[in-house]
Amino acid sequence: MAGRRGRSAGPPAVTFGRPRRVAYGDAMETREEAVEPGTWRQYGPSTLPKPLEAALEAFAERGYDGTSIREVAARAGLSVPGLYHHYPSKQALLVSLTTLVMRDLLDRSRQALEEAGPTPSERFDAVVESLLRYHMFRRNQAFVASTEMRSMEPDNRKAYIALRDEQQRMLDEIVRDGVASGEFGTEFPEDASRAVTTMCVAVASWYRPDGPLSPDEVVRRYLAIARCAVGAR
Amino acid sequence: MAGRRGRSAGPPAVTFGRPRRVAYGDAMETREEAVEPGTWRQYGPSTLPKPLEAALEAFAERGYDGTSIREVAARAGLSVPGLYHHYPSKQALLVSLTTLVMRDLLDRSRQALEEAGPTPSERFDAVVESLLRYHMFRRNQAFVASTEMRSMEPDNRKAYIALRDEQQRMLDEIVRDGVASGEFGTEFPEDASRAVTTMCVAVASWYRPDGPLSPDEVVRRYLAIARCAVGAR
DNA sequence: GAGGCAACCGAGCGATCGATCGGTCGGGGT
DNA sequence: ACCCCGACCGATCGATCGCTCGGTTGCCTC
Repeated sequence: MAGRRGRSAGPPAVTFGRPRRVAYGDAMETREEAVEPGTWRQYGPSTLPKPLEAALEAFAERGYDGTSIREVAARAGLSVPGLYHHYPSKQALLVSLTTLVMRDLLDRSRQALEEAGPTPSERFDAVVESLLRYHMFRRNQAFVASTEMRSMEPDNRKAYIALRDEQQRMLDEIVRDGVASGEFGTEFPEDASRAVTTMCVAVASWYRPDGPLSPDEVVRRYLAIARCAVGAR
Repeated sequence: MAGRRGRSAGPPAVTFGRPRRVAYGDAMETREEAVEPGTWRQYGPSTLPKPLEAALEAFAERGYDGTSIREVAARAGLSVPGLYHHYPSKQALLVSLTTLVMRDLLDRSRQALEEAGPTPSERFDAVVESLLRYHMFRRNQAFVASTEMRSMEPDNRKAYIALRDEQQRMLDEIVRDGVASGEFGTEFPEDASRAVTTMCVAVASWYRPDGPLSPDEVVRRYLAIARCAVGAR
């Protein structure tokens, strides 16, 4: 496997919102617009560049290794070299996609926290609701990001795991505070916290927009279950 | 030891792409050992036929599509045609593996249920403990089975889902009974039941034998959390 | 001691994989 | 008028994919 590109350090391209650079870490540099206050609950149609949107759908259906670069190109309405013009490798598609996803999730969760009340109970509810909504409204994104970890090259996987752990620690801290303040009664804060995250992440693999439960209803029910899991009163 | 033997009475329950005798695959019809009472908690070294053991490790590391038939053959100490002598296709490896896994899990859960007391609480604890132990002691098996569903051809996937749903319904029924008897207080029995299953299944993706928590300790903690989730009193 | 068959393997099939080469084309800058 | 360059594409590269053909070997039966 060769697969190295690297010529042209020219000015950033604009068309697909993603410049082409030496390595695939480039997803880091261009950041989505900062989420404006009060928007963490709002999910319009996804704003992903077309090639990433195509990759997302394909990866969600057949997985990373089960998807050919030709299929991604076709779905994006491009030729194969046309696709490689924007992304230097197949791996870069995956990395750009998952990085964008995790940053969006983290931004929303942080915003939900900022707008929440001061008590651990309120903060817990905010983060759990944000997690739940993300995994329903961006379920393909969340699903691909969590299942294709093993298809990432070691460095990329490490970077992804760091972001994921940040999200986990956000909840860990709240649960710990809640136990300290007496609001949560669980005997095992760390395990309960992970169990709750797990529960929310799994929503992406069963929730269907045309299913019997509305997003609001799922939030209501899972929030109740999650509160029980940490021993909220 | 190993009971590799000649052809058996009939074709396996699952349809392969092409007619072919299945030698190793006969492990599929009536696996013996889980039949004896009191053994559902016991996990010796896995008794998988060597090619399936090889496929399991490879699939767990790189996924189904990320694994070549050559790699499975090499891990099994066979040539590629040697592997095809026992299994007619790559898909057959996956199907044999997942079928064996789900039957083992279901057998153990049923046995745990048989030996449990009559109350929903006792039955709940038994099934959850069985689920937890399986996902720790057979974590690769459980992980591959749940992850590689999408790599199964439609009919095979349907058969797998049927087995998985049977396991889910086992718990659903217990939770429903517990709510009816007043032992469980959850407002959303079905959702809580799925959340608990989800939690247990996810154990396979973070538990490590050399980690800080022993299997018994994980059972203790997660059982407590699971009871909370269904509102046990 | 001939025949049957399970258990294997070396070599290679056609197809497809990720990635690349050498272009074309059109709008902007000078 | 000239050239640059971003945006694209047809054709094709070597590697690898799942799978098969045509064997050989050694045990078992009759």
